[in-house]
Amino acid sequence: MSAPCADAASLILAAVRAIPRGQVAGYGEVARRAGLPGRARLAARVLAANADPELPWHRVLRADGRIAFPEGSAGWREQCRRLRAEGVLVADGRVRRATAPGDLDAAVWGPAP
DNA sequence: AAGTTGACGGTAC
DNA sequence: TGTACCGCCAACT
Repeated sequence: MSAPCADAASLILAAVRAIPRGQVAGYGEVARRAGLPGRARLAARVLAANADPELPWHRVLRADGRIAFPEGSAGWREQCRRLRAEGVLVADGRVRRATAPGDLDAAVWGPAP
């Protein structure tokens, strides 16, 4: 059956899969990469509907670098664990790239291409 | 058909 | 620096 929304979802999923290991991106960032600027919420909905264990959904965070799930929730805990397993530092629900002490403000989202 | 909700984002205070 | 409020888009009721 035709599902136009599934097309957008496919693009978003592709953008999420395009995130390299150890890296993170925001919902708006992923949506923009998928060709859907301003559809950050759509990206979140797609991830919520997705159920692919191979999908690096845990690399997708909020614009503030915080985990979208409520702290203490199962999803929050799972994402936190997965991020740490990839070398991503997670402190107090906040995701921080592995940076040397002193360079705190050094590119949270990595170098812009 | 209309109203509400949401794994969001950005600006204002 | 952290919190609060509003705005945007699509799906669900």
